[in-house]
Amino acid sequence: MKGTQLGELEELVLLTVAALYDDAYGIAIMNEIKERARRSISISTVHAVLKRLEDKGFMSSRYDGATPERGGRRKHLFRVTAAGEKALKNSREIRNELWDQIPKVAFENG
Amino acid sequence: MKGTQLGELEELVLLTVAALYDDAYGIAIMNEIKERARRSISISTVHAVLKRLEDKGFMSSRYDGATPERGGRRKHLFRVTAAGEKALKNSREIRNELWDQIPKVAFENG
DNA sequence: GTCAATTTCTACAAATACGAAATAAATATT
DNA sequence: AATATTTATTTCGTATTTGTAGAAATTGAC
Repeated sequence: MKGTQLGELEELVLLTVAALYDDAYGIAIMNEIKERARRSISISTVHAVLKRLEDKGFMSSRYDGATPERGGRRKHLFRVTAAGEKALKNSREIRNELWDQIPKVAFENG
Repeated sequence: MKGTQLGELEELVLLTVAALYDDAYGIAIMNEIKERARRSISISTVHAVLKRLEDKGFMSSRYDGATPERGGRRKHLFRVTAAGEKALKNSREIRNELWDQIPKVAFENG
């Protein structure tokens, strides 16, 4: 793989960051994935993926302490870059084209 | 990953098998991916993924020599099982739901 | 200093990737 | 019938990237 390729979980995380928009940080992302994708992943997994996505240029980030309820470290907030948006749209388009090409019969009883 | 989870390439291959329907075998799949996804993968990679998908129960296979143009070994033909169809549809649905949730502003300049 | 929220570190498992060599089955050529 | 040619799969060895979680460290509010 070239390094511009999105892995399955990377894509899910990137999409979730976009969906959470201005509150996209580790724990919120983990929870959103658990809820939306009915899938449990650990917080360290989320952070590892976040780091990789930023290294690849698909996300940018900043720290923001905004309104901590009661103690706690600053949040590391993420957002999707133009490159990330492009990668996301490309993946979607390719899959959509393939879906359109699938004949109904391809799916009648396995 | 649990083992029921589809990797990014696995999903692409599974989709391609469905799209090719009754002519889904190694080389045809490789070519289709090259054309549709503008992505070059080697034939050994394709066969490795095919094997993994079958082991996971997402595809079934048979051998068929049907109408070889000019000599050549039997093709190993694949098709998507009900479990494979389900996995494919599940991935699509989750992503679609996330896409629907993304606010337009999430994508204005990276 | 204590406590809670969050990130970072470390390590390992699974998936992706390729090139080359070995095999196999079918047809064509002699 | 024996041999060559064609098309395709299978096996093998190895390397890199992606996916995963547990434990440790950091930060900030009190």
